[in-house]
Amino acid sequence: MGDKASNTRQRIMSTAEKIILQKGFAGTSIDEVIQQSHITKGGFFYHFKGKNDLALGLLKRYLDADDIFFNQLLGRARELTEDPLQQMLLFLKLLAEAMAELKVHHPGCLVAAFTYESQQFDDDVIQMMKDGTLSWRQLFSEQLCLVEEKYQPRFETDINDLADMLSTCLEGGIILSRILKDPEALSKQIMHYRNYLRLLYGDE
Amino acid sequence: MGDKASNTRQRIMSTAEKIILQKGFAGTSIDEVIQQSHITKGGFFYHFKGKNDLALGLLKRYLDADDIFFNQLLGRARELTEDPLQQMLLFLKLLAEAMAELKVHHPGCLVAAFTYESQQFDDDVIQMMKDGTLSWRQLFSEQLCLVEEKYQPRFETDINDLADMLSTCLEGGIILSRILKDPEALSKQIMHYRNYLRLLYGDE
DNA sequence: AGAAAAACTATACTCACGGTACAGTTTTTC
DNA sequence: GAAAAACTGTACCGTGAGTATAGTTTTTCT
Repeated sequence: MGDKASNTRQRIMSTAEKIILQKGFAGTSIDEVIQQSHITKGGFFYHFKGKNDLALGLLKRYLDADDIFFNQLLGRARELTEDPLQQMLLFLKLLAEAMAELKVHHPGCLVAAFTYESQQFDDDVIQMMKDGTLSWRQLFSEQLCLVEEKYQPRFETDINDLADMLSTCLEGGIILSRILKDPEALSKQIMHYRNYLRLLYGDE
Repeated sequence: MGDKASNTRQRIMSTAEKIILQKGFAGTSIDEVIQQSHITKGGFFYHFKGKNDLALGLLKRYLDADDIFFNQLLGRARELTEDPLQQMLLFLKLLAEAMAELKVHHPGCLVAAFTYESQQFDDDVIQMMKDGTLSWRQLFSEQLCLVEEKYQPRFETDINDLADMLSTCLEGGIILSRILKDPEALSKQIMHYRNYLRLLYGDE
């Protein structure tokens, strides 16, 4: 695929994602997407087999970008300190700051959006949502394992559940942030998760 | 409105809610709702002015039921112990247990479902979502205030944000639970929130 | 420069859905 | 037993999603 095609494809996806996060997947018409993408219907179907294929493409792109984003922040945190707990706390701080910088509320998570419309999608989309969520768990879990090698938690906890709690706070925080129209709500929730880890592993 | 009319209205709403939580609001057709409700189109429009009116009715019913549910659990917790912190912890335990009893995953939250389709709705629906969320905050916040009268938190925290964190864990936990197809995920997240409160206010 | 492949445009068609209208029928209520 | 409430049945309309396909422009490669 050449540069032009790739650009067009990206443009379509960006437009679609924006609309879908506001109107839902079923509520988003292809007509609207192509109008705002300055492309014709034929052009759209040249790039995507149909709506489900678009969903698959969007999800893949979203998960890849998210993966890069999280890894960047975690990488930065690891550069700045040696201690695994401090790394995790710093990562969460960076994450909260990044979320706070969005002056409007967070645009929304595609995975969450699709969850409440799950019957609209083929199995491959559903599977990709699950895999994506598990890869977040994996990423956070690894860091928490390093923490537990050094620090004793005050409660016995399953590391996976604790890792999942960050995803939970993100998904829940985004929703809260949107409902209340409060851009800060999300980062505040992340900071609460951070506090929890501090209390759980800290020696204060 | 007589008994029969009320029954029919409830039946329509129950059917609609079930479908909407699986397919989204825009993805749910009135035709499908009326078929599964064993009613005709005329009958549907006798009860609801249109789709937005249905959304409004569903949301009101959902929020009312939720309010009763939370208040019942909190009431039970208050009967069983005097201490505000213990009451809150017990409430969360009861809540987690109630969520665990759903052997299939949680059916989903209408507020969250509508959040990712917010542009489909009139302002009155959006407002009701916000009011509902704020009433959850109010309920949890009140109890946390009682806790703070007696216990000193280890971190300075805004009570409202901490109250919101329960909503966050619920919304996020439901999503997680659905994606992973793990009915236990939600109650585990609630228990983590509970642990956070224990560490924050506890004297261990 | 020119052929082949890629990246589109233009158009037309079908069908489902939301919503309306309304006349007739059953059921409840008083 | 009359009036009001709670429907059924049917027919209709405009919109738009999704599909298909033939034709045209642009890029790529040699």
